[in-house]
Amino acid sequence: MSPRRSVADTLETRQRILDRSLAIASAEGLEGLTIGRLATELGMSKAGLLGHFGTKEALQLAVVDQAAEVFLREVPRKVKQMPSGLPRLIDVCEAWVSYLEREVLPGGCFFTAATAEFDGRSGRVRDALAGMNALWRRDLRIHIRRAVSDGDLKPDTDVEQLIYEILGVMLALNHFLQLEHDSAAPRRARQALKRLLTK
Amino acid sequence: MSPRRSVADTLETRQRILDRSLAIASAEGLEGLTIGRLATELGMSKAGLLGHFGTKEALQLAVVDQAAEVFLREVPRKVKQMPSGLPRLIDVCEAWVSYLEREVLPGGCFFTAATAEFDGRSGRVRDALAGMNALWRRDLRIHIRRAVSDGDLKPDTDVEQLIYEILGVMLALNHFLQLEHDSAAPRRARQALKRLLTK
DNA sequence: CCTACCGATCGGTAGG
DNA sequence: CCTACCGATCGGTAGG
Repeated sequence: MSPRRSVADTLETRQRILDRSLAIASAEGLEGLTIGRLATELGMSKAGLLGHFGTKEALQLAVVDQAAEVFLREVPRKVKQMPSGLPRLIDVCEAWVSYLEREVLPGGCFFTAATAEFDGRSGRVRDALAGMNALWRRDLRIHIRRAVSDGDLKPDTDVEQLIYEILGVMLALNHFLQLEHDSAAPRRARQALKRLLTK
Repeated sequence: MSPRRSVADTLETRQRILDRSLAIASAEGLEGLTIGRLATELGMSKAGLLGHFGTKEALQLAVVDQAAEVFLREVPRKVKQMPSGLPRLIDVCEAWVSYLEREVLPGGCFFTAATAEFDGRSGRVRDALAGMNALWRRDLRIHIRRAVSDGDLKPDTDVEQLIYEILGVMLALNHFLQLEHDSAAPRRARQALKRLLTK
């Protein structure tokens, strides 16, 4: 008789599903990710695939986690782990621009696309996306506050305003890259950031 | 025998379809707009509805036009038609912020949502969205150039950079309003614009 | 503008 | 992990 799949095999299959799901979802949206299509592309049955997650919503939530994992690997964990503060913030923003510029995921930033897709809905997927956004802003907030107390940003810096403007630069970068394929956009992003992050 | 519907009635029905379509599409996306759902909400048959447009893609293109019509009515045509230049640019940006702040459409800016949804695809809907974006940037470009030649913006102003940054402010505004329901976002947008549009 | 219908695909389940 | 199936819905058409 054929042996059961090992736990390692099961996890590997699950990871294969997630990797492909993230690629599809970042290019065509979390709803464009359908069970049937995903199963066909992976060469497995819908039932076999769904067995790993249970429902489509559970799959979507797992994809959100996977997207966060990729972003964290490519941006904050990629920069030198120097103490929080302005140099770290500058490095993080540069890694962020580079992440979008290199098109690590087809279709650009998964979170930008998924947030725009789900922000008008309710439910666990929307809440998960909002939570990830909040966590990331928290990171930025910590760096900015440190930069201010270090004297590297003006003492009257409006922290939330700066977070708002940094996010605007990144949203515009994603927009110009994805819709216009504008190769000048990363330069524009870097210039805008330079002005924002200079005392 | 019952009389044929008049041309005026037909146009009125078409407009009813478009108004409802735009509301659905801006809240849930241009793909979330399905013929069956739209027909149910409007109390008509799918066939009767499709007769006005022919295909779903043609309906989507008509919705893009309708969204442009609403945006043009609410933003550039709403401000005093003073000569192009910095005062006009400031008025236009304020009308733009106000348009998003008042949530004229459920789900915020139709173009932001639709662009994020279609930027990874190909076809006529994507092209129409890209065209509308380009037309609007052209408007902004004209105002900025005039402001520079009027001496109201610095002579070394990087026009495309400024367009990039204004768009970033608006994308961030839509993001914070829709995902976070952050009532401070319009104030942040106005502050960012004030800095961008001061010599 | 309608009824009646088409094949395809959706998410999901039963049972193994 | 599979086959075989479910009801619902998709965009669209025939015919009136």
